[in-house]
Amino acid sequence: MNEVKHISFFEVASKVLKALGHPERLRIVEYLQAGERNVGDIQREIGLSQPITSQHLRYMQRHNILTSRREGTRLYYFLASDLIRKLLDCMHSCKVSLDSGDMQVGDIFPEIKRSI
Amino acid sequence: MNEVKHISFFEVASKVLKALGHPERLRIVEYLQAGERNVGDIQREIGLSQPITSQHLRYMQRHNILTSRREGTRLYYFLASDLIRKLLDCMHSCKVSLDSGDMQVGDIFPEIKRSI
DNA sequence: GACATATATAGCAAAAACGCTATATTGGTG
DNA sequence: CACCAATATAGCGTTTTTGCTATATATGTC
Repeated sequence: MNEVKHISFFEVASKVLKALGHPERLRIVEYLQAGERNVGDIQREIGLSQPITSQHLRYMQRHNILTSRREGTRLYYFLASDLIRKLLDCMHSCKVSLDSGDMQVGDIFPEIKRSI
Repeated sequence: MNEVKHISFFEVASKVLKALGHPERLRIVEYLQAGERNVGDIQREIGLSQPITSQHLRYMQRHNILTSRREGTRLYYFLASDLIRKLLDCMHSCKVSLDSGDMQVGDIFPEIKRSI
């Protein structure tokens, strides 16, 4: 017994990337960078319906992006690992580069002329 | 006319993350960090069939992860943007943390006991 | 043009992701 | 226990992804 799962870094990392590869989920984890938030907070902040919000959160928990902690009737979700935090830092520094004009959106999506 | 597409950073970033969210594709882009390579090189290095290799490469080109350059009968693919390079650097530093033992795979995937 | 090599595409079936509505569960309070 | 607020799940139709086999296209050489 005592089965040991063998999984490469690429497997782990690609699962994480895939789970983050959704605009609303990315918004959610960015929001959670500031600290844990309960479902209602997240729902209001991101502007999604209750079921969709819950589904994204569950999905991310299943994919090891988030963990949760119950407090009475509320569920608080928070970032689950340092890999996630590192990735978000990286995304953030890219965002800053974009905003400051050091990098153009066209560098990433050539067909797009302008963006927010 | 002169339509201007409006797209947020989250949209751009999540598309990139999603496109990178596949183990073989992640292997491919990591391989391409060293510089451009043609389809045959990539196929042999990663160990995929020719059609699958081509499909992944096309997919990533469509999603602005890669660009290509033809040289005779060969097609050379290479990383398309600084965002990709930054992300890969980030992944790499996480990989190093994992390898050096500073970070445990269990920090990312709690149910996994051990990994390569 | 015939042929070889390198790469791309078509077509298909299985699986997964997505968004939605309706309904269920869980915990707290009286 | 009844009831409310917070959150999760079921079920469903649509779309996207994935991997595969077979076939097509493009380029170079003779």
